[in-house]
Parts: sequence; C-alpha cells; structure tokens
Amino acid sequence: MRLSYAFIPTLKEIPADATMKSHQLMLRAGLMRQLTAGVYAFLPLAYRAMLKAMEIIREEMNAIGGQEFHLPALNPESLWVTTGRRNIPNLILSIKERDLVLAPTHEEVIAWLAAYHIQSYKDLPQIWYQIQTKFRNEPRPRSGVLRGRQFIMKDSYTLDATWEGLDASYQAHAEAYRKIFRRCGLDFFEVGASSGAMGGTGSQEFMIESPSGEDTVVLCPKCGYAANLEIAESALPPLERKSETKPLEEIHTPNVRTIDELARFLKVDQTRLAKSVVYQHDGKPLLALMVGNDELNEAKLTAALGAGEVKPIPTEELLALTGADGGSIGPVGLKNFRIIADRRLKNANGMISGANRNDYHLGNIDFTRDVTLEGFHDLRTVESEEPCVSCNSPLKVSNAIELGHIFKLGTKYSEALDATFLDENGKAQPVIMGSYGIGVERIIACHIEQSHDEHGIVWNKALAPYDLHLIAANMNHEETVKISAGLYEELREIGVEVLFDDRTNVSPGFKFKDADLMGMPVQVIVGERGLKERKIEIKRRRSGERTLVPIQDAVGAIRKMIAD
RNA sequence: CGGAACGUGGCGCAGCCCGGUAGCGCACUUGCUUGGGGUGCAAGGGGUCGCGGGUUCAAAUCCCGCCGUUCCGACCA
Repeated sequence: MRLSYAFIPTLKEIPADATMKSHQLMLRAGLMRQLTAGVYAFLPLAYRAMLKAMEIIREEMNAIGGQEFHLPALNPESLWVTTGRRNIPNLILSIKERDLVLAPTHEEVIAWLAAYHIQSYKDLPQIWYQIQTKFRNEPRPRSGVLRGRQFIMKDSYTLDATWEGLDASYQAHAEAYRKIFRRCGLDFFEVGASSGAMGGTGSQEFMIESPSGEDTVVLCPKCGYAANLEIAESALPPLERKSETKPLEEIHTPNVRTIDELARFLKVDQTRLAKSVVYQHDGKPLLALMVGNDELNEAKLTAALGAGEVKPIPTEELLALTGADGGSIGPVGLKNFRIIADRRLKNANGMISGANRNDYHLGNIDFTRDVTLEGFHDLRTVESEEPCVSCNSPLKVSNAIELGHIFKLGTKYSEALDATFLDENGKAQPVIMGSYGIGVERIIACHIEQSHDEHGIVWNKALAPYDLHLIAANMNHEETVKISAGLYEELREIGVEVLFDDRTNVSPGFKFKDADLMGMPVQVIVGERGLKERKIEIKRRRSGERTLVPIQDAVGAIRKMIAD
C-alpha cells in the first residue's frame, strides 16, 4: 500500500478521552475512531490486524474440528424469553420497530439449530463456531475497545452426548486457546473462573495482567495456582475452638458500629468478632456471617445460594426486620432471616456479634450451640499475602484483562429449547453443551498494551497490519524514488506486505515518527545518505537496531529480517 | 444506576468567575523554503460556542431543563 493513497489518519496529540495506552495508540496510529460510546469504526490498518487475529483463531478452531457458521445478529425476543435471559440486567439491546433483539451471544440460536437437526447420538459431537459482531447493553463502556457495546467475538459451542464428551471438547478448546494466544504473541495466563449466571459446571479464563484490567485474579508465584477472585481460595485456617464455652452475655457497646471500632472498644482481636452482612435473596432476608473484617464476596455468596438474585436490604427495612441498625445485628435470636456463615466460623465459640439491639453486642457465642444456620460456605474475599491453598506461599492479587473464557454449560440451554437426541437406548436426552469465547478487539488492544514504547505501537509479526514499512526519505531525490519504488514492487511480488511511505509533501522526520507510531516490525529506509554508498537501511522497530545493506542484497536481507 | 468533570473550527486547548468585536497551537489551502527524527517564512479558508428555554439593551459567559462524552463506583452472560 502506498501511503500517498492510504487512509491512515495518524494523530500527533494524545486524544483527551483516552486513558489507556492501547486506547491512545489505537486512535493515534489511525486504527480506529469512536462513533459513540462503546462503538468504534475500525479503519483499514486495524482491520488488517483484526483479520490476522481472526485467521489465527479460525485455523486453530478448524484444527480441532470446528465448523464455522454465520449466525443471525437479529433474534426473536421470544427466544430469549424461553431461556430466561431476556431480562438479565445490562445484557440485551433491543430494536424499537419489531420484537427483535440484538444477540449478545448465541447459545440460544445454537440450541435452536440443535433442537431441529440433532436427532441421534450418532449426530454428536459437534463443534460449531462463529466470528461475528455481538451487542451488549453495557452500562458503562470504557477503556477503548476493551469494553464496548459492539464487539467481534469468536464464540464456539460444543454439542456432546456425554459428560465425558463435554470434558474432551472443553479440553480441546483449552488447548486451542493456548495455541491461539501463543501465536498472537500474548503474555497470558489461565485462571479458574466462576461460571456465574451462565450456569454450568466449570469454567476457565485466559487473561493478561494489567493494572487497568477489570477482573481481579489471585495468583501464586510459587506453584502457579491461579483463580479469579470470584472463586479464589486461600489456606487461611478456620478459627480454633476454645476449650471452654461460656454462657452468652450481653455487652454494652455505645456508638460502636464497625468491626474496627468494636475490636478497639473491647480490646479483642478481630478474629473474635463475627460480622453480620445482610442481603435479600429472591426478596427474602438473608444474614451472612464473616470473621472479623473478612470481606464478603458476592459472587461466592450467589454461588453458595444457587439460583436467585442477591440484593442489599434497604436500611429502613433493616430496622423493622431486626429491631436494630446495621452495626448491631447478629445471628442469635434473629427471626425471619435465613442465616449462612463463612466456613472459617465452623465450630467457632467464644465469638462476639450484634445483639439485635442498638448499642449492644453478645459475647460468648458458640456457633454450634447458639446459632441455627443453613450451612458454612467459603464466602470471603482472598487478600494479598494470604497462604496459597496448594503450597502455602503468599498469594498475589492482580488486575487482569479477560481475553477468552471457556464454559462447561451442561444442559441449561438445550433443556430450555428442547434440544434432545436419542441415546443408544432410544431414550431422549438433552444435548450437553459448552461455550467458548474470545474477544477479537481485546487481542489487538492487549497486544498493544504489552507491546509499545514511547514512540508508538510495536507490532509483532503475527498481528502486524503490514510486514514492512518502506520509507522513501525524500521523494524529491530521483534515485530515492527509483530505488524505493523498485523495492516496493519487488517485495510485493514475493508476497511481502509492504506499507510504502511515498508521500511527496512530508519531511523525512515526519515519516520516521509516523512509522514508529504505526509500528510495523521492520522499517526499510531508502534515502540519499545510504544511496551514496549504494546502501539501504533496515531498522527493527522493537530494538531500534539498524543495518545498512547494499542495494543488490536488499530483498534477501529484508526477507530474512521479516522471517525472524 | 450513584458521584464528579467536560462539551468553543478536524484535533488539543484558552476565553466563562467579572455579560459587550470568538482566540491560540496543530492540521488544512496557496506560494516560497527545507529535505535523515513531527522544516522555516508568508498569505488564506474554516466555528449556529452541544441542544432547548429563560434573564438582559446585549449571553460562549448568568439561570433552568435536556442531550452527549469521559472518569470513579455499582454492574460486567
């Protein structure tokens, strides 16, 4: 491509609305423009990189037997009502003129197709995938393309007759994902993840570490344990049971509200205190008990309760329900509440918690004697430096960006849409599904996050929009024009993707700055300076290392440089 | 959805407090100049000051409403 004809609007100044490096550089290097919040127009340079990422994905999906589909973005609203996903908050965007919605993902359409055409166990297994635009009603798009309302996703769906089959399909995807992200040159890691409202029995995320990431992950630098904070565990021990268990006593605690205040007021360790956290689950009051200032993890709470919506209780209602305000609520004698507790409290005694009477707490609570609760679950949020569950080394908590997510879905959608097949015994069984997503824009943005410098993007070979940036330093110099144009043609003929800066009205300095900003892995500079010695210059973008080579050796040297 | 900020030529911003001719840098056009790290000089073109209403002789500026965008939080199949 000759730059004199190309549409690559680079920007000298940093766009004010962009905070992340990848976002700034994608705008500055002329990759994209924002149309409206969370919606971007991808310009030719970006689209070339995206096509490369998509082709890598396609190859690896095909390699595990995937079949590519093109599925409708417009779905009948009723389809989503059937699976109960129509009213999930912030999920679906709908159109005004008809009862159609914009598909945020395609489990429904896949299950619909399977319901029609998968009849027998002999039709299974299947791997169906698509690389398409999806739409979500994101309340707050942010970080450039990292969280948009419209985005391209590779989604695949597996259909299996058995749970063992699902395991195999899932493992095949995990391996394919490793290959995809490795080929894209991303420094990624995997974590165990929550399957959340998707339902299902297992899930893993593929992440890159980034301070601007929206996910929080727990990592063990020693043994490699890695999990999303939503499910991460640590080896923090349960409370020890005291040998002596005393009768309950009421303690006057005027104006003491928080766990910190209570510990200070009573001069006891926070582990002697049981914190009450109140919620409503499907509208019914729920008390969750935590040790001291352990932070309750809502994802874990939701998982522990199974289906249903977990919400805070409005403070006005709280007083009516318990007879006390937030700081004085406790499990003993509390009526109308379901009670569950963090597993660290199992068998604990000698504990202090709210008395359900303002300004009073109860001491000597024995969880086996005084509290009637539904069960103990892991509800707490892991914190940095806690011991690893598998090797006891200190854990690290980091932010991360999710590149891909794989789920063992099970039969949730096949049951809802009646996608069944007849097994060997002639019995109808729901198809067992898996679903596996990769964000295409995220691959690009994450690569840029991990590969840039003060001058601009540093594309790797796999994703670079062009292999080579050829610069004619001065188009008023006849020989420069002749040699550079000749090189351009020759390189194109042997299949090198060349971006040729043949602009006549731009100074050499400007061209160099633009080339560094756009970031092709190799730059070739043809200019008066080198031509005096019958040489051209090859520069590696990443290291800045320059080599002068004689004109007659140029094509060979360039080819070699591009290859490694 | 809670909190905050911003909206002025294509981009980045000043002007607003204290109402009175709309300004700067970059980009763009023309001419000359320069030609290896965003050349220099000169002359130009381009703005309903987000939208609507109000106050006023007079509104980019003050007041009210709306819209948009961004940031923090909530949320994030």
